[in-house]
Amino acid sequence: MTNAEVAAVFDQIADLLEFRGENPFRVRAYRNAARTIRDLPEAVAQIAADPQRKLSDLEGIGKDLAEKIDTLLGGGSLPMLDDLLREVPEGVLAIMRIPGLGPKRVAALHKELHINSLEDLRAACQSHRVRDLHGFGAKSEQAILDGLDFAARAEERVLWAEADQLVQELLSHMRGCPALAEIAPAGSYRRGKETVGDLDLLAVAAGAPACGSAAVMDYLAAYAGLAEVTARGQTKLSARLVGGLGLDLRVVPAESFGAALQYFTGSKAHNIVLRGLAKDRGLKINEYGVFRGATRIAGRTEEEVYGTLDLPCFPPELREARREFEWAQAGPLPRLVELADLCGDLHVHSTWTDGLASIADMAEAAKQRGLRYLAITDHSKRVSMVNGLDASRLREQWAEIDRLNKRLRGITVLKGVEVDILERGGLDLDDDVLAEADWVVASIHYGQNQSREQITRRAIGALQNPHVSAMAHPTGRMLTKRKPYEIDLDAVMRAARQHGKMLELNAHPLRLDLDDVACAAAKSLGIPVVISTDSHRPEGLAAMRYGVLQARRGGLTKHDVANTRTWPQLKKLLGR
DNA sequence: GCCGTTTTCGGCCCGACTGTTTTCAGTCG
Repeated sequence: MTNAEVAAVFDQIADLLEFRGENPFRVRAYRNAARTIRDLPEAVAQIAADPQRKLSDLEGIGKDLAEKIDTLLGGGSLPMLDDLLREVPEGVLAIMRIPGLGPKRVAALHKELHINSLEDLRAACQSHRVRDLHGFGAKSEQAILDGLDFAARAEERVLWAEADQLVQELLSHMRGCPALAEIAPAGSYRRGKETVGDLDLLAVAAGAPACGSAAVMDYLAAYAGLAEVTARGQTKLSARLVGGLGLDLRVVPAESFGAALQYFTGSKAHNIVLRGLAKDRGLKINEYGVFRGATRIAGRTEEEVYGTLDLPCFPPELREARREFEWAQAGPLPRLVELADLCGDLHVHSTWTDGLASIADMAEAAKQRGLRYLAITDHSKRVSMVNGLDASRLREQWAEIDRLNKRLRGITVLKGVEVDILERGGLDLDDDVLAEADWVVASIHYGQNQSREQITRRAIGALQNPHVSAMAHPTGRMLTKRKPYEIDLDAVMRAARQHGKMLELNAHPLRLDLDDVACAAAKSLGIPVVISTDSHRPEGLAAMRYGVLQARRGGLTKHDVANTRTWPQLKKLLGR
């Protein structure tokens, strides 16, 4: 059983317990455990199998949950989960995902009106049976119907790159507001999560607080990209953008801006830890500041807020309550990799296969971006749809690269290839031609539906080849579109370490695999990560920033990312 | 359900907004 599967069981238990109205802290314990296991840099099964180690040493895992993990790993079922599933009708969990319906109200709907599914709920609202329930009314009924429609149509998150576009447009609109003194995005967008579920904006109004904040909200409400305002109070406005994405705006006093930014950036888990630490010191942190008794002692900036607890101002990408507090305690935080640290791009395509620009144009664009080397890695022949290269065409391409390098200044084009890992195992090109390449990435495009064993064996086989430099997009996922293929990434990483190979973090906004957790795992194993754009046109090179953001979330420093080195240094790292 | 040199019991982050309430519960982030 994989970490994700164990975590999913605990999350499901948390949902079910919540519906039953159990102690909320017990519910949280299951959610924390799910998060811990999902974020683990190695397989939980490996820890369980190691007699030297104990599952209960993991954060948030005690005796009870350790036993449950053992049961799950042993292939057993959890009697507790079976009981819960028997007791809680299938379908009520879906109801709890409708905005405004939590465990209490869903339980009331279930108990009083025998509502067990989204269909039941719609019918009950339409026949006005819901409004007669205690605690419900006509407005609740309508809100539920709206929520049902919305749940059917949306629910999905948007890519960080798309969110970035929306945020930039919103900020540019808001900067025209005369009543605005300051504005900043917060939430998962600011933390750089690969997908974003809603947008959070934080503002300070100029002038008198009360009328200022009303003016700021009015200005946002007039934004053309806004579909509807769903809630509005003195300091907070909630809305939905035309595309369906939710948006929250909070207006705070200037002296609270840092505290509010810290608070609304989250993550929730990070904030819970932070407030716990504050409490230990007799302090209270809320979105208005840090308080000792009734006295505010910090709040203008985030540095100030963290400073009251002798903590560094964590980069937002690290605020997930994983290792950051531990790191801060041990000394200075790692200096995370930055876009400017990157010296080269090691996965791009050209018109030789499915790229849209010549090698020369790609090289020029890379140079403009300040890169010093660029590996052309067109597809191998198995990818026939895009006219993938056989050995002879590949050598022709490399001859062109040799000629090009003679006249290029300031950038070196590397002779590379993206060789396919074949369905039956083995690589799509022979060793003799691979041996002539500067840089070889191996990747899986076909046979993605194979079993975990098959795919993992193929990947490990590729990493055993002496000419392969790195494995590209190691999970094959397409965010919001396609699940990763079944691959034992732990086994792949162990193989990469054993054979001295690198792993790619594909910077394309749809891919971004390795994900942050996998990046952290690679780091802990000492496997160099290569951030590459996989771009098919000059503008695609701009995707590097998305990859850097993901790497930062994984805690990677310049040292952990191979292509922050010069090409000669990188070659040395490869043992060539 | 977890956790702990102030604790093995009694804590576990904190406030805004809504709707249905006559003072607050539920939900959300």
